[in-house]
Amino acid sequence: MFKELNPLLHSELRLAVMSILLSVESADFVYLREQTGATAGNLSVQIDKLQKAGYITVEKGFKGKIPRTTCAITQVGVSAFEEYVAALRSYIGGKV
Amino acid sequence: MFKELNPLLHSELRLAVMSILLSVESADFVYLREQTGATAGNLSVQIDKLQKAGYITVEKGFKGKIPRTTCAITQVGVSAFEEYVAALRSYIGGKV
DNA sequence: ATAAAGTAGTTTATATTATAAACCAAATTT
DNA sequence: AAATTTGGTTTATAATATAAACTACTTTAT
Repeated sequence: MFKELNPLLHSELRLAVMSILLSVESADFVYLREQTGATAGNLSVQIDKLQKAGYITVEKGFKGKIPRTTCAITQVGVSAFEEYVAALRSYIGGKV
Repeated sequence: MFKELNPLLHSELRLAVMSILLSVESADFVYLREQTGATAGNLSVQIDKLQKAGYITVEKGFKGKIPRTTCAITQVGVSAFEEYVAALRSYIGGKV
């Protein structure tokens, strides 16, 4: 009756990060923090989880002298997101 | 950019309960447990939270000699669900 | 009649998750 | 050179989810 909701994606902040990354090719830490309104600490933790799951890639480099972390979604991440949306449909499909 | 996801509804089991109650007028505890596959303990806790939020009504009575708990969604619950779905759209676009 | 098993739940303890506060290192400003 | 800002990470705590253990009663089997 109900499909399982991937717990890694069923999180407001991680879902927001994935949503952004789906539409922008790549985004850096500061951009993600600004767009989501999350604290840096929380964002850091959630990015780490998404990376460990293979849903995003995380590159750490420098923009001049300033550190810069750049994230991008992977194909695995895109698929997981699509499956999550399909699962959501079993809860809210047809309604509203 | 992203709407806030009502944390009371952003829970797999509570969302499943609300989804069922949206479509059935009323449902008893056992039916909800069977349809969701949840343990009785977990379901008991989540029903309590939904009731305290005013999203569902919970009536305790007897069917013959056997206790029976019947749940139904309230108008407040319907509205909250609709808002939750609208908020979800800000994360997943027109995909649902 | 009584023991065993089943039904319908609640309470409680524990594992997991989310979040923010505190922190670190380097760069910039005053 | 002290204070502030930037870009984060680590850690402590609060919140949440979940299952195990329990209560109370009913039904079934002996």
